[in-house]
Amino acid sequence: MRSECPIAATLDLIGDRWTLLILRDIMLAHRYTFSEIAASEGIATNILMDRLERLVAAGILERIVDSADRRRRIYLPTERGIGLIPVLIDLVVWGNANTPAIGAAEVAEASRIDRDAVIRQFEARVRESIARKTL
Amino acid sequence: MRSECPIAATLDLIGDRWTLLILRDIMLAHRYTFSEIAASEGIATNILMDRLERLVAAGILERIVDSADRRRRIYLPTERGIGLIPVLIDLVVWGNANTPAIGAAEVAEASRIDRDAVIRQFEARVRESIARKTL
DNA sequence: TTTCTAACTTGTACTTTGCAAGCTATCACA
DNA sequence: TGTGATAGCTTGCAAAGTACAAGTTAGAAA
Repeated sequence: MRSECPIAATLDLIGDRWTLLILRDIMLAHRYTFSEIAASEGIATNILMDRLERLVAAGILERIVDSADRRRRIYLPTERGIGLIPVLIDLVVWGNANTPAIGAAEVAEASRIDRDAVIRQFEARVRESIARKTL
Repeated sequence: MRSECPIAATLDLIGDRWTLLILRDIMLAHRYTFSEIAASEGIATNILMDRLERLVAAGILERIVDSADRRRRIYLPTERGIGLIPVLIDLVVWGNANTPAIGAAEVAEASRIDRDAVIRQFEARVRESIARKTL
C-alpha cells in the first residue's frame, strides 16, 4: 500500500481484521497476555503471534516478561498505542448505534455525553496497569 | 467473527484493508464515482466493486445513477456512513503523529485544536454534495 | 521427576486478494 | 448513423493471507 495519506499509513499498521480487536482486548478489556487474548475471540494462535510481533515492531506495544511467572509475556501499550484509544471509542459508539451488537452500551452512552472524559478514563486505567506490571 | 462487541461488529463491516480508504475517498476527498476511487489508490476493480456493494448492502453508502451521464454511478454516504467521519478524523490525527505520512497535516492540526469543528465541517461538505447530486 | 501450562512454531488446506483481460451500456463527435 | 472512447462491472488464474490442528520448548507446580 504505502501512501503519503496518514489514514492509509495507519491502516497499513492496524487495518486488518484482527489488530484492532487485539488492541481492544489490551486497552479496553485489560487482557495483557497471549493466552488471555487468544481465549477472548477465536483467533488462530499463529495469527495472534504475527500481529503481536507487528505491533511491537511498530512501537505500538511493548513485550515484557512477567517477573512472577517467567513463562508469561505481558503485552503493554506504548504511548503510541494509548493514542489509539480514541479510535476504539469511536468504533464502540458507531457499532453500538449501527450494528446489532449489544455489548459495552454504557461506554457508548457515556462517550456520547462526554467522549473526552471516557477516553481519559481508559487512558488512566491503562497507565495504571502499566505502572503496576512494570514494577 | 460476528461478536456481541460493537467494535468487532463494526470491524466485520469496515475492518479490512480497503473499506476505510474508500470511505475516506468519498467523505474526505469527495471522490464519488467508481473510476475516481479506483484511480486514487491502486485498488483492484473487482475488490473495489465488492467493497462498494457491501457498503451499500450495509446501508453505509447509497448508489445513484448520474442523471447527467447515465454510465456514471455516484456513491453517496448515508447518515450511517456520515457517522464514520469521526473514525476517519481520528485516523488522520494518529497517522499524522505516528507514521511517516505527510498528507493532510492541516486537517490533523485543526483536529487537535477543535476536533468537533473539523468533523462538523466535513459533515456539512458531504451533506452539501449529497443535496447537489440527488437533485 | 512427572505433569501441567504458557508461549510459540510448523504444516496443510482453504479463503481472500491482486492482476490482467474482457464485456456491455452510454456518451461524444464526425 | 456509425465509430471510438469511457464508465462500470465481470471473469480467470496466480499469489498471498488466514484458519485449524498438531507439535515444540521453557518454566512452574506438585
